[in-house]
Amino acid sequence: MQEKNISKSVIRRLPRYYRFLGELLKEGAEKISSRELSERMRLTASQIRQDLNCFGGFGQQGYGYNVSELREQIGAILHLDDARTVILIGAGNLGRAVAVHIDFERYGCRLVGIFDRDDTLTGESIAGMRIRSADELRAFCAAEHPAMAILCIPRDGAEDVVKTLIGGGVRAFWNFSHYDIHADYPETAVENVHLTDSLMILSYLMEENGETEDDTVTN
Amino acid sequence: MQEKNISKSVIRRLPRYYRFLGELLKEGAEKISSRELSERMRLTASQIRQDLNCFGGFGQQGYGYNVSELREQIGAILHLDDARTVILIGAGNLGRAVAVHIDFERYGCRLVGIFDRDDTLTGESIAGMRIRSADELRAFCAAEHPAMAILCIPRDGAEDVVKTLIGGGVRAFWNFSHYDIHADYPETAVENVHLTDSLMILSYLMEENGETEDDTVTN
DNA sequence: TAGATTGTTAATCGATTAACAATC
DNA sequence: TAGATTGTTAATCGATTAACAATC
Repeated sequence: MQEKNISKSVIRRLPRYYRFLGELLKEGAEKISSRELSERMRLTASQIRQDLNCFGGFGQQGYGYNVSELREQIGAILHLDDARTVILIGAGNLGRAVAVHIDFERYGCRLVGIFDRDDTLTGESIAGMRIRSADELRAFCAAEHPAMAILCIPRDGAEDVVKTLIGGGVRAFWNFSHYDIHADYPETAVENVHLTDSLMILSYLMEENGETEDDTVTN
Repeated sequence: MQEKNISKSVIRRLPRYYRFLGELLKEGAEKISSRELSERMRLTASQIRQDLNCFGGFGQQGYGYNVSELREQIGAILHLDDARTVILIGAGNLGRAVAVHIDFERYGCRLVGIFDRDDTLTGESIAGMRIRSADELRAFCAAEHPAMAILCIPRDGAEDVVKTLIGGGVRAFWNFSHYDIHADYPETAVENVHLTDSLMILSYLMEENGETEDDTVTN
């Protein structure tokens, strides 16, 4: 389906389109023009038309875009209808929250295994799935061929785990660890979610934004 | 300290510099050149020098950069030495994980309150802090003037909560909800952390990366 | 048909990279 | 001093915006 090579900037906006179209659908909207959508999303109509046209003509001149159809198209581009197998590495606070909080099915994923190196957790259950020992990881990969791994582990263990998993055929990492997975393996897809980086950016922004204002002193 | 207006792209890279410099420091490195750092971080030496020079000359010609000093400077730019008061809204899985998992002190923040609209949780404790009823929120803001709020709540409640909090003087949002906080309030800093957007991007990338490869069929 | 809105090309803007003079 | 590496200007590249012809 995809044409030529789409820029990363465009890809990064697709989920947001998908989200807004979902909201419009809920509200019962049948069609939307690039101008209307641009006002909602706070970007230019030009950009929307450019972005969507990377993948083909989803709109109709004089009419706009069919909300439901466009949403489905974007969903297909994002492969949200697949059923990739996913494993979670690390059953600490963050790992648990991700396992319970994320509705994987909606994003083309299926959680099939949870691992932790702390063996006192082995056998415990999260989201109805028992935690396995990290020792089982290699055998599990050989047997089940999980496509994606979610890393919710400390920085130190991450490098080795990544090596093991790539050896085991994992080709995508959703990485919450502080270790930056290098693109050493060109066939491997990586999304780094560095929560603390995000917090630091906010820390910067909140101090810089206020600088024109005479901040009322709280006393 | 800051000069002119720094581009968003530069700001977004600062936490990563900070992180890598921390690692170098741990390894005992005293100095680093832009070239060495560029190899580690997988970006160009030019970009590093450009980025750092937005804030002044931290380096020394013929020598490089002092690791410890540079790290501290970036920390200062990011205001990591402040002690802003932070409240958490939403004590579900994600809220709990954030409260427990993030070491706020390291990022210039101090968690001072946790709120949830589910009153059956009121009184329960997370990270040694009791959960308060959402009804107390307005009064708490008036009394304590929290500077930042972390939103770990469903999309539906988010808009109202944001209004209340801005009314209560909150000027920064770390937003994990699916609601996009609009920049309606120019003085308000926002970092949206849309985890599912990130998962969708990964979903796209993993399918597009492999397209040159004859994927072995698992049977 | 006339009006609206897309698809697409061209113009602008901003960010990254390259180059080199300044200087430790 | 000679070598190394920064700070900074200029060149390139890519992404965004504007404009408009195509067309529903």
